[in-house]
Amino acid sequence: MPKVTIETVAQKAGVSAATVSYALSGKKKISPEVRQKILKVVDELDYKPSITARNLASSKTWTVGLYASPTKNIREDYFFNNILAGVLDILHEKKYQIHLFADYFDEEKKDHPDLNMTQPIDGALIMNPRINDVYIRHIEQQNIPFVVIGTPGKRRNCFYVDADLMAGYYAAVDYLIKKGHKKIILMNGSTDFIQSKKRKTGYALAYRENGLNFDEKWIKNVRMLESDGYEVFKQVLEENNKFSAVITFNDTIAVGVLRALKEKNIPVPGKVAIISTGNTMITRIHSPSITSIEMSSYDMGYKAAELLVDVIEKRRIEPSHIIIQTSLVEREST
Amino acid sequence: MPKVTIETVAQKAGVSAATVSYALSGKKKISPEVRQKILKVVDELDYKPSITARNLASSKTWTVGLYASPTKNIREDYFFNNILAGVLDILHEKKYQIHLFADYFDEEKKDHPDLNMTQPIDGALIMNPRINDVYIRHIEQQNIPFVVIGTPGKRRNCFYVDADLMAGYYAAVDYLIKKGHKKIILMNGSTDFIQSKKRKTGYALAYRENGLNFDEKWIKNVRMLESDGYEVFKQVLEENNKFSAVITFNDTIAVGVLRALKEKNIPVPGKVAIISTGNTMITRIHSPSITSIEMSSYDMGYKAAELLVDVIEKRRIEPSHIIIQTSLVEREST
DNA sequence: TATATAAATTTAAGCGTTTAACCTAATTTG
DNA sequence: CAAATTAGGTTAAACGCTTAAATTTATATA
Repeated sequence: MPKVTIETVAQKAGVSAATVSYALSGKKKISPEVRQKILKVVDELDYKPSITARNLASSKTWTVGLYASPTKNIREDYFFNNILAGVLDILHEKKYQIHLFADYFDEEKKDHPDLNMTQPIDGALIMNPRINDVYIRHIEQQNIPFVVIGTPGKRRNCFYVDADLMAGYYAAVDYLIKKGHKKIILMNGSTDFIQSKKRKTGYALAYRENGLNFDEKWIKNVRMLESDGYEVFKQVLEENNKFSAVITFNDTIAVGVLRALKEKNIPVPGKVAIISTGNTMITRIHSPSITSIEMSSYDMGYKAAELLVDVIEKRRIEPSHIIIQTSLVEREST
Repeated sequence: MPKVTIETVAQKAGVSAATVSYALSGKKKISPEVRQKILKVVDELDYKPSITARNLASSKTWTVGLYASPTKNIREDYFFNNILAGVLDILHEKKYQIHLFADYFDEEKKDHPDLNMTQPIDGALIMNPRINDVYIRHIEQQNIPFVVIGTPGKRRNCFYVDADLMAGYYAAVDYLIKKGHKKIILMNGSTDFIQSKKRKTGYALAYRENGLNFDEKWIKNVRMLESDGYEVFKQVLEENNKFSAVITFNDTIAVGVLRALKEKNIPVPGKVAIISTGNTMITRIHSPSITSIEMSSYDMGYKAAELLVDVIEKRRIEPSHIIIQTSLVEREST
């Protein structure tokens, strides 16, 4: 059967294509009779406008690109789920679609992220833990509205939504120090994750403010999986240092650490206290349950997408940012 | 600055727009010199083709739509993550993009899912636990290649990838019965989830084959969250029936059930054994660890997307399906 | 050398909408 | 009642590519 286009509808309804377009979009007044007639024909022919043609003609896609890395690494982490849930909820409300770009990070050419921004999108949500200045400049060149979820390198003159990890880590470490812990292992993320720096800063600040020192050796950089946490922490245990607390940059790493501790029969929190980051279900059901830094990832996604829509629709022009507060949720592990 | 189109490039390179198009797509031979010249100009002008225009002209989008419900309900479940990870991996390999459609299910008009298939996509991946015949027919009318992830209602003459839940539940229940359990509570999903029927069938079959009967009252229909599992199971406990085992349709429900049991100081597996479905990390870290039905959701996503690409590219015409096997992973809870 | 063949490039017709500008007839307005 | 406004609709030019068919130029064939 032949394709039903706006022209088909127009002819059958005895009007011009423009009239059909206006009747459907409501951008111009069309008399009720004609409008009804058109709607009837649309229904009869089951006409569905070509969104591609519409996009081309109007240069508006009602689509937002989400650039993220929800690959295997993240299969064990609720972080992406929560961000995504927030993003979807607000975009649904604002009538926007979502195009997902999984950026398969190529270690080789980390300075040249090729964001496929020629895709039909009105704006982009950038969620890459490795965002740096080169990256941002690259995006800016595309001349498309964007909001960064996380920390946008050093130059902060762009839109972004970030969790106040520094404050979160300051609070967590301060809490541990006040409890008498002197040596706290920080299981941080990769060094090329921008967030890792902020976590470390909060950690260092808490030491300083409490008049104590820490050793760089106490800071480990690990990948995202439970097994990474386990392996690295086994090493830590073999170094046989006299630490009394651990803080991990996500919940699954904490699970790995706890597995290593259990293997050595080291009681938690008896001998070692532990705090994780994320406050996902895992922290509640683990035995012992895990004290965790809540960072409201759902809100981050929600706010970021909301901000992006504002930028797209030009309600916001000047670069601004939203900082999401963190909080410490105490459980059995401390 | 003015927009750089294919025409801009053509003029600066002293050739026609068609030549530029051919040089870039390689669909026709262009002499090396001309080609180099064009590539140089493309680079100088930083020309990025308009994908929208390309889509319209070629009526091919290299984009697949994923219709799913990754909303709040799923924030506690790794199922969607795993499916998505599988889908992304294979689509990346096959050079396809992904457009995500969160179908905010409207309880009112459940018979009229309005799949927004006018979006620029070459095919669709349908992942909705409530798929029925009306739904399928609706999709078929759109005349677009699609693959269902899950069970496509009664009429199975379409492409789909499904887990063999019936066999999985048969095996799990059989395993429990062989261990001496006579009364097993089935914490099943919503009655309007197609999968719920299959789970029940497997459950029923195991009873029958073992020459035993079960009571419909032992089957509960619950939502997806941990709290739903907890609430419903508290009711079950108050009914004070003498069951000795529970089987839950996902991992988080099992967590809720276990919380309710713990509150009443009922030992697991001492008094009550439990099997969950999903075999995600939760089942490993929970104490006691949970015996679970593995259903390879990553593979489901992967295979489904792979099949869809085959359908789109016409390597497959006749409706077919792929059944993913399940397996039982024993842990402490049984 | 004339002719058929092959190679490289151009022409031009789509693809299916939107929307500014224009037109016509009916309705207000002074 | 003539002039000005308005309401409702049409025309036609974009939007920026792709690609079949035509054309030109170079090469091989008899």
